[in-house]
Amino acid sequence: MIRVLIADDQDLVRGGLAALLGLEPDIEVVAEVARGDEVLASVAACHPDVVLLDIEMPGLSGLEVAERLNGVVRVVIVTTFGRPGYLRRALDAGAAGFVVKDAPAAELAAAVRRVMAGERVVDPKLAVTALTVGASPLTVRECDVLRAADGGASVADIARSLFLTEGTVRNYLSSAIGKTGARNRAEAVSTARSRGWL
Amino acid sequence: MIRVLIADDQDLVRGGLAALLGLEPDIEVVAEVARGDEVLASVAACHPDVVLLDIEMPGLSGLEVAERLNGVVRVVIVTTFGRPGYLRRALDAGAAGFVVKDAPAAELAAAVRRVMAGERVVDPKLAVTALTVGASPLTVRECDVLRAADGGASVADIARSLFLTEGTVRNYLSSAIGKTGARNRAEAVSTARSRGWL
DNA sequence: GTGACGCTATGACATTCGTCATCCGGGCCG
DNA sequence: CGGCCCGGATGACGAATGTCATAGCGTCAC
Repeated sequence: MIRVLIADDQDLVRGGLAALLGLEPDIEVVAEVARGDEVLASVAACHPDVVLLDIEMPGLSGLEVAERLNGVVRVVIVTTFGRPGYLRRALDAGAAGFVVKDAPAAELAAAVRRVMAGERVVDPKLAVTALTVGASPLTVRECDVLRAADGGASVADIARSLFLTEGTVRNYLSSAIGKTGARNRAEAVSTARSRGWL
Repeated sequence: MIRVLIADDQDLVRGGLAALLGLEPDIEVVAEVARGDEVLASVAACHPDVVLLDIEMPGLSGLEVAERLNGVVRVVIVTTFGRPGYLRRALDAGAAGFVVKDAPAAELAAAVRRVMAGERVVDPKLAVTALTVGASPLTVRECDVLRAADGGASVADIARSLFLTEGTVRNYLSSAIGKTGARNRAEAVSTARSRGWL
């Protein structure tokens, strides 16, 4: 019996995944949590063999949780977005598996079993794009500024929220725009996000 | 036995919902489709009593499908985003139910049963915000321009893609910015989107 | 210990954006 | 029939944005 913990902030999805895995004779869902910052306690309490983590959760992101869980249990990232940067960061964080939510439903149980057997499970197509796109060229601050720029904040807003000078913010934006190959701020945010660099 | 069809583009989620409903003794999932434009044919072939529709799907959006299905079968919109505008448009399109994906898993089966019994099922909290936020003040063209502006397109880009003059695009953007209470293009896109006006 | 690089900052400049006034033509409603 | 609003357009103006050169400071690697 493989003991599985599921972390996903959407109740319906989480329940669905649990129901799906519950159909498998050799898999048992021993816990469900809705927030990233609840995972560690639940792992300590329930001793699962495999942990399924969504990336976008309140509290802690699945990637951050994966880092903290590195070595403790096997982690499979289950995410909506097959972004190359996410895959890279997941592997860096010690995740054993990476499954996108538009993969065939049967693949999830298969991934759990293979991870349990000590294998690494990664969508091969995604692995290729992750390699071709490459690692993020953005510095920490450039990321910060791009994140702050999302939603249409002005330079002044960003400067205030990061305690920087407006000129400095403009510089970071300019260099981020250059590195992403974009032609303006919004495009830079959009492409950086789509590659999982934020 | 209530016959249900599920339309959602993410395999895992769709499979999960199917597994979840499959656990109910009085519900039978008779078909699953991944694209909006496959729903109508599948409905004709399988004669479901209730259709669950995700909004964001390739082909046709769940809202468009709901319109075309109005009067044929009972429709429940199942979506990630509890946006007021989505709810409004869903009801306008004749949907009988509106469930957000972070609702408790038990609620889905309950919603299916109540819709089957002829009731309307709507998250009451969401209904309130839908009323307070009000209908979209944006004209069709303003919506088009905002959609085209998403992702960081320049005025020139938008003008080309919509076959308009740059000046006209600027005017629409300006009025959309005014109506959304935003301070620039990106903010306008962001708030319009979050209210389900796009 | 000396580059290389990242973080912060300044100032100047050209370009793009957002706003406003104004215009025309076509529906639609009272 | 006469407003009134929407789609479309022009031109002008000020404000915000993006670019570039330059510079000081800290840290890390070689």
